[in-house]
Amino acid sequence: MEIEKVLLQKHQLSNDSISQLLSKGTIVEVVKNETIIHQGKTENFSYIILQGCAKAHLNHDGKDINFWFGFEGDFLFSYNSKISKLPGYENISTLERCQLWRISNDDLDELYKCSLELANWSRKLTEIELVKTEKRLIDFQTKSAATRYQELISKHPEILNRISLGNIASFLGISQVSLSRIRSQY
Amino acid sequence: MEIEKVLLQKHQLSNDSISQLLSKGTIVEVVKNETIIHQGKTENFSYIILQGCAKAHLNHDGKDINFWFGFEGDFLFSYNSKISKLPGYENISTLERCQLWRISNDDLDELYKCSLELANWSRKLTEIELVKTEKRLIDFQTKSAATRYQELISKHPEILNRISLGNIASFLGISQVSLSRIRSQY
DNA sequence: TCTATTTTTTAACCTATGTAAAAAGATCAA
DNA sequence: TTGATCTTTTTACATAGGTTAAAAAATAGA
Repeated sequence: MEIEKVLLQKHQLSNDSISQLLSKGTIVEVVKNETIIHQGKTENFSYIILQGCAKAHLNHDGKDINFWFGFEGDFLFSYNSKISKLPGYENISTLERCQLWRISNDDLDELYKCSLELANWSRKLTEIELVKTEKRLIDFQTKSAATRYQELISKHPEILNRISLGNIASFLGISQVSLSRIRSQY
Repeated sequence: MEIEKVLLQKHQLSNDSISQLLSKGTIVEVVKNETIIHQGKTENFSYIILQGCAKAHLNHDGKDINFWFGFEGDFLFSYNSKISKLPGYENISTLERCQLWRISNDDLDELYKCSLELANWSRKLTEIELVKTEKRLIDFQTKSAATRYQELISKHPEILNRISLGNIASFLGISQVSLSRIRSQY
């Protein structure tokens, strides 16, 4: 994907603002199964996925829990670390060989401090992400694991080809055995 | 609570920006059990709770599901409706007699369009809310209902005095009978 | 205070999901 | 192709939480 298109796909942005962002960022290549944001560290970079996919995950009682998947065009922030400037609670790791656009959080902050348009652009993207997260939370409160699985693959069928069932089960909040049982019923 | 203090409790804000916000807002009183934001409607106002408490909830298969509680100092937006300008999926209702500070979403948008400081202030508040929501989501993925209940009341013991157990059970994503069972074990 | 209403608990039974271990299938390097 | 490794499914059993109905307790009005 082209970085210029990704930047304005969720909210409009002037050519001038796009240039400002582009001047601060670089493209990096990352191999499969590489952790680019680390639990317990204060992260200095944010990313956009141009090619490949990734997951946000954390360790809980020895289990690896996935709580976010990202694909081409998705933004990849350690929000917690970015906001608090404290160590984040999440890891972000590639699930395929990835091409990423990278920008430092300091540069981002600087741009937001100077550009009204970029500050509002970021505000909008964060609001959209908040609604997505809230909807997923409500799904956990209201729907069975079987329903969550069916809705996930009907909305994002490509997930089945790109992400292992073990990773999907963790994302759905169930064991891999349960997911296998659910799948066997249809 | 004083509205001036609430505005800067989560992120700093100049006196000038506070004045701009205050000039657009008014204080309203709302009786107990009144729904101020309606599922299926496009909402024109956002609120801050000065006194009282409220819940965000929606109807799912005939059940009333709570997914947010707000107390003094909390901000009360229909994010979904505000972002998309489409009908929201949530109701927000008072749980006590409330004193609210109210501002129209159009006025807010106008202020964000003109004020760099206010745009960044809103961005920060949204980021904080996003992290809170993400953490609650991770709790659903990783913790039992009993653990979620214990953590909720140890972090917010006042909830037990102000919100009925039926409402708390719904917020925890379990039936009231299950919550009662959990409570009886300690 | 007394009654009506609402909230909370208890009991009995049912279902979804967890755990552990083994089997089956897929992938990949040599 | 073969063995090594990783992923997925299956089986057997355990447990958390759901449902329904009823009892008990708390609360609000008159």
